[in-house]
Amino acid sequence: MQFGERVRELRVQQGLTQQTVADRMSVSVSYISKVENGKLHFGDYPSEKFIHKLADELKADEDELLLLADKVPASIRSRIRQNPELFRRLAQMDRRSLKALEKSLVSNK
Amino acid sequence: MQFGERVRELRVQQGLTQQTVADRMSVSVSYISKVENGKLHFGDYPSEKFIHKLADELKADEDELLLLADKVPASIRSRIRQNPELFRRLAQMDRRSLKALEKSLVSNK
DNA sequence: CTGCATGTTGACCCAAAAGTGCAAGTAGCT
DNA sequence: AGCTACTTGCACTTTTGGGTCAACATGCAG
Repeated sequence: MQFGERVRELRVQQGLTQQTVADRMSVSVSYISKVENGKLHFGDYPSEKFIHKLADELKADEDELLLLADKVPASIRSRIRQNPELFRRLAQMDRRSLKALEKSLVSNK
Repeated sequence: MQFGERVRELRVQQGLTQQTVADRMSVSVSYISKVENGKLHFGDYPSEKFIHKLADELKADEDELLLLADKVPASIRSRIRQNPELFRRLAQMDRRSLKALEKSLVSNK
């Protein structure tokens, strides 16, 4: 799932038009359109500030959107800072091990 | 330990002057000074590109410096992208659980 | 005490990123 | 045909990041 797709999905789910969202966020419609279509002038995603406001407006999970936009949410960043060794280790693990770890965490939630 | 402190420490350990480092990196001395003192006009830390070069020049561990500068090293970022759910979950765990997890990972490395 | 080496700071500058806004177009509906 | 929602190119403005420069402190060797 791409960032823009998800944004559109959220917007449509709430029966909102681009115009409405644009107005509420006080940005231009064309910008919203470009965001949803991933056609920003440069860079693939809007700024974190924008995403923050957008998540608010669409009652969406900000971290989910940040992750889709390939940005690291503050919640995760602060964990990394507190525990760098753990995360460096995770970074070195292969995908299968990570998947396995995810499973084990989900089970004993 | 703060980013700037660590940079100074590394520089002094190698008997280098700010001027030397500045020259080698082809930036101005004043910039190096500000970096070490955390007095950048804006933002608290230099760019990732700068940190990369700096780590190189000071023969330091780039990821260590990145983490001190509250940035997420590419190695970790790419893992997050591949596995966002895992990392969201980790972000929600408390410190004790994370410590425990780290221990378990170290043991069955 | 002077003069050089080193480091610090504020004011300023420039380029790139982020977003604006129009105009002209597409597509579906009634 | 005409309305509504959306798309897209383009030129423009604003903001922010990353840096320089010049002037100032400070320590210390001769």
